[in-house]
Amino acid sequence: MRISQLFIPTLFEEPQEAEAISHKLMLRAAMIRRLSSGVYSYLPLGLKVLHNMERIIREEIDAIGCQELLLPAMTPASLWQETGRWDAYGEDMFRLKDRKDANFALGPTHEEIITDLVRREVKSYRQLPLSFYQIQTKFRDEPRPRFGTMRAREFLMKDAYSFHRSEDEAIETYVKFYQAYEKIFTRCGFRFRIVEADSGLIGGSRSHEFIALSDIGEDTIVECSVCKYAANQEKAECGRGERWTGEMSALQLVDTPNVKSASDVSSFLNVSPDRLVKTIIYQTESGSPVAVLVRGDKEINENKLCRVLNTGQISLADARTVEQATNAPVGFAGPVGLKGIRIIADYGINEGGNFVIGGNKPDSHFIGANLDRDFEVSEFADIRATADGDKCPQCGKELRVSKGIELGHTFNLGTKYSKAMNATFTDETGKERTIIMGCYGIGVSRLIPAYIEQHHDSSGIIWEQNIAPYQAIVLPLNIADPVQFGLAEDVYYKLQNAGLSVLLDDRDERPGRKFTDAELLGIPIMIVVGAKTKASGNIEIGYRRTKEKHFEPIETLVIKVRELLGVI
RNA sequence: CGGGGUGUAGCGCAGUUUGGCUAGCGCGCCUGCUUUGGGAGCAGGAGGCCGAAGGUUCGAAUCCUUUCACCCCGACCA
Repeated sequence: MRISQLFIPTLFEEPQEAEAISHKLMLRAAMIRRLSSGVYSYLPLGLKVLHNMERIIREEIDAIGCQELLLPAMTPASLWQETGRWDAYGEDMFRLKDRKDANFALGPTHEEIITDLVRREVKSYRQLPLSFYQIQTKFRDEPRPRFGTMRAREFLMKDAYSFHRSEDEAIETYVKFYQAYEKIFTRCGFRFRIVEADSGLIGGSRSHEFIALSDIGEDTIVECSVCKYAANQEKAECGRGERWTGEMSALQLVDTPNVKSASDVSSFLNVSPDRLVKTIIYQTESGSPVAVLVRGDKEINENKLCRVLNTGQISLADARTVEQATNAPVGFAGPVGLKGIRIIADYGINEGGNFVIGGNKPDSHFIGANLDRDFEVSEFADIRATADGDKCPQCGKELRVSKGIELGHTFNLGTKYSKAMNATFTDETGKERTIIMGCYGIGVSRLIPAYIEQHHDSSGIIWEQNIAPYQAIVLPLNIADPVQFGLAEDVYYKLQNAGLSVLLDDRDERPGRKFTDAELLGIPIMIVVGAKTKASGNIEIGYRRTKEKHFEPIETLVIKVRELLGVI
């Protein structure tokens, strides 16, 4: 393609609307433009990359026998009401009414829609298993759209759903998707990790997230430095340590006027935060408050706490509940003498002693508090947010925490939707049974910014050859020189005939601009045809990733380019 | 939802505190000539309801009120 025929309005200056590097580069490289917050148009170059990623996804998902279809984006409320999500989704759901005042939603996801389709068509075990996918625009009114197409309100998602007769069969398919996802993200060039994910109350035996490592990521993952354990922090367990056996000092009540937070107490009493115990009162769904103990240097993981409490929702207790439960204002709760309330302690409490702890009295804390001697707990549980240095639950070695971007999520749904929507089949014995489901998502439009976060330098984007908008770009530095331009065209046609996607920068621009644009766009191979080329007879081949240059006679040019691209 | 910030030419910004005559700068854009290995030079030119509405004033980008949009941080750990 000749650049003069293409719409590639690159930006020289930093766009003011963007903060994240990927967002800036996508705007500067003329891949996207914003229409509204979290709503973007794709320009030709951005769409090329999107299509390339879709192509890889289709190839791998087709290969495991999953069939593509396209479901509607506009969906009637009645389906959502069947599963209760019409209410549960809340403000994240874009809603609209038709002329007859009937309610619709712009689909934020499609479990209900696909389940409805399948329950109408599938009656017999002979029709199962089945799996379907689509690449569809989803709509979610995110509370805070972020970083361009990273977290948008209108975005492209590949979602797949599978339908099974048995749990074993569901797991077989789950493994296929898991492996297909590994292939997809590897082919796209991601540095990623696969982590165990929280399956929440939805149940099901397993759930994994595919996370691209990146500091701007909104997900936190925990990995073992030695073994293969890896999990989302929401789910990550902590290994346990030994019971503390140090010498106990005397329990003493000290004045701590208006000193409430862990960090304030720590600096006021001059003790390190790990010597503190925070006592936090939670309100559960059932209404009875619970006291939760965690060391001052740790945070509570509410997802894990919910699982221990076997509830879907907890919230911090309000000031009045705290006072009723502890006889002290917020900030001074402690387990010493605490009665009539369930006390759940993190295992970390068992591994320390001589704690500083709330006094259950205004403006006071205990020091030298020890388990069993001074206070008791109802039970121990793993409820803290796993942090750097915590022990691996599998091998006991050190865990490390890092940030990442969720690229994909696989989920064993069980019968959550099929049961609510009465999607059943008749088995071999004539008995009616509920279909078992799985679902598997990839945030297609998020893949691009996630990739760029991992693959860029100070000049711009660095594309992997199989997702690059074009594989090579030919730069005739002076189009007014017919010999030079003719040579550039020769090279251009040669590469095209070899089956490569090639750009020819035939614009009447200065060489400097052509270089900067080519590097900004991130085209893997940059072929320069200028005065030097004419003089030496060799063609200059630049490799974007390393910026190294090769000089090659035109006869062997194609071979060299293929070699550099790794497509020999 | 809470907090902070920003809206002035296609893009990036100054001007707003202390109201003043025709609203500036750089890049980009258009025309012509020269130039061509890292965003060229000269000459000429186009482009703005200063986010929107209302108000104060002889006079508003600037002051007041309302409103909209966008960006960032946070969303309760006692």
